[in-house]
Amino acid sequence: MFCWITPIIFFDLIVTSPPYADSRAKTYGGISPDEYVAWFLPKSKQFLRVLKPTGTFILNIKEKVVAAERHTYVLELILALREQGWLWTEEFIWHKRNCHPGKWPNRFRDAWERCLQFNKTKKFRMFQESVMVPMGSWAKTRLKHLGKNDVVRFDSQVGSGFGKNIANWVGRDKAYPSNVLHLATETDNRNHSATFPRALPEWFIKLFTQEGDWVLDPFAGSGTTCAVAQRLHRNTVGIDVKREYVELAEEKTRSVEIVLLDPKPATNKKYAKKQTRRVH
Amino acid sequence: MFCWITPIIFFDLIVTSPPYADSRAKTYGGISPDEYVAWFLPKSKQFLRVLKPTGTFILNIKEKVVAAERHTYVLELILALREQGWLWTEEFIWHKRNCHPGKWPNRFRDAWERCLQFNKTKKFRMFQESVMVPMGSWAKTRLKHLGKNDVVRFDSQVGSGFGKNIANWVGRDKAYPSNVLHLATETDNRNHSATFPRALPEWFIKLFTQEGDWVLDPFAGSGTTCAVAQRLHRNTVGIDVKREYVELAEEKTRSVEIVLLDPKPATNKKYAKKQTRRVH
DNA sequence: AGCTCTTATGAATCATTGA
DNA sequence: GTCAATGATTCATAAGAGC
Repeated sequence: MFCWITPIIFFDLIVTSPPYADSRAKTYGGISPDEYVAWFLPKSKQFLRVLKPTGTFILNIKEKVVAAERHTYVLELILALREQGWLWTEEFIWHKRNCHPGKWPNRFRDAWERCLQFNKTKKFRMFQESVMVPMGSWAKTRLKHLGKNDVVRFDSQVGSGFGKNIANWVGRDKAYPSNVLHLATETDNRNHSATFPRALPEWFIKLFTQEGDWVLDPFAGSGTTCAVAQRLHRNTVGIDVKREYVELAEEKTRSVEIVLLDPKPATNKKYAKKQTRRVH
Repeated sequence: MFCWITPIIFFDLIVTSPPYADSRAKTYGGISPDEYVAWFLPKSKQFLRVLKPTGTFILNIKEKVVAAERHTYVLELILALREQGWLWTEEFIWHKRNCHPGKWPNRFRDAWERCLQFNKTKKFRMFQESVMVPMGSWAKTRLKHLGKNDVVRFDSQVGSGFGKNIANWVGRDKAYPSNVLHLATETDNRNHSATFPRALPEWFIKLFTQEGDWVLDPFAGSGTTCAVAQRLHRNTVGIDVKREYVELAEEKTRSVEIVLLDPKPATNKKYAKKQTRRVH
């Protein structure tokens, strides 16, 4: 049931939601905010190694409030990752529509998280058509009623710019999204503490990979990313230090390779050799 | 018409949208991204001086793309402002629903900007009730004009998720805000290039000040902040280096004190003494 | 007045061209 | 070669016109 694997450079996408600082203390040991960057960098160094040159690394994270202030470890992590060789390509905003309720004297509900995009090179793969959203009805209506007037206008307004647009929109019912994602959190994560909606990894998997590509979630948790990737016909590898999560993930997935790291391994710095467990 | 003023510590709120790096080059000289922090810090040092201990400083800013990467000057600015003594209390997201169009091979449209909240102490003034009523005039307007088409349109936009909120607001007096603001940019047709929607400063003015309080916009531009503050019965001071903007702001406001700095002053580091122009 | 339809345009970004 | 200027791309909104 246990075997050795030697990772090679083959991942097209790494998408993960690592434990946030001081949160999930009981499961991950509770990394303090001040130590977070130092804790993360050795791991991201390995991500850099196993990611294809055209691949993408998506990091879902949000800084917590410490002493009434937003802590700066995420900012420092971004700067440190650039030092490590990553390109900070983009920052997507995940707007949580149904964020945690509550009221505080000098703070509102936190309704967003960062989805940081890092790349190895400027020429990374991206499949924008895969995540197009339905267009606003104004355009649909416009196109539906696109009669002689519009055609005439287009013909008469050569070079005006707007007529040209109409022409481009004909037969199109979808538009490209922006870098703000509106997704609701899910509550059906039974035992895993992090609420990671399926739609979030799904969006990035569709955007940055094709069928048959390889997707890695190095903080697999309950295996949401792996399950979603599998459903989208991508190959996946999930890693987690907690056996419970691996077993939880087994229920969700079939034939997914779940790597179980020894929580306190003597030689875990040797990434090429580690204790693994093959499921099924 | 010109006079000397000696600023004292009396501002309850500083809310501003400074020129972004490399933008508004023709009007502000186009600060390069690499120089931005050094350019900003002397100014924020004065903000720190003239802000009440219980006051708030709101900074609307967004980093630009340089060489296919997000530039890090905003991150560095946050860290530098903390070094200067500011508390980084919160980061609000301004979601621009009508962001600039365009399509690029490996990037989506940029639909959000940062509204960074800084304070001098943990005990700052905040009036949450003021923004709990229909979330500002933008929501009122939307609800007022909410016809059948709007409902259909918003419901049909899968990617936005905005329709649900709209529907929830109908018939409800109060909505609990989060730290994500949904505001559209305004086209003012004026000469000022930055589109700073009135609802943005309005929201923060309501949240952090009461009637009679003092509001400062050190990059006043066309004076939107001052005009809004005035309408809300707050005292305002606007500062800008461009005389045209001061004159533009005069049309918008009455009895607002607009400070016109010499564009290339010999002793502009002496903040306490500067050439000013009193309007009316 | 309320609804539909029309139109301009915005802190954008990238590839290309020209100095 | 490096840097600056130009063109192409494209969607949500407000304001205005028309019924």
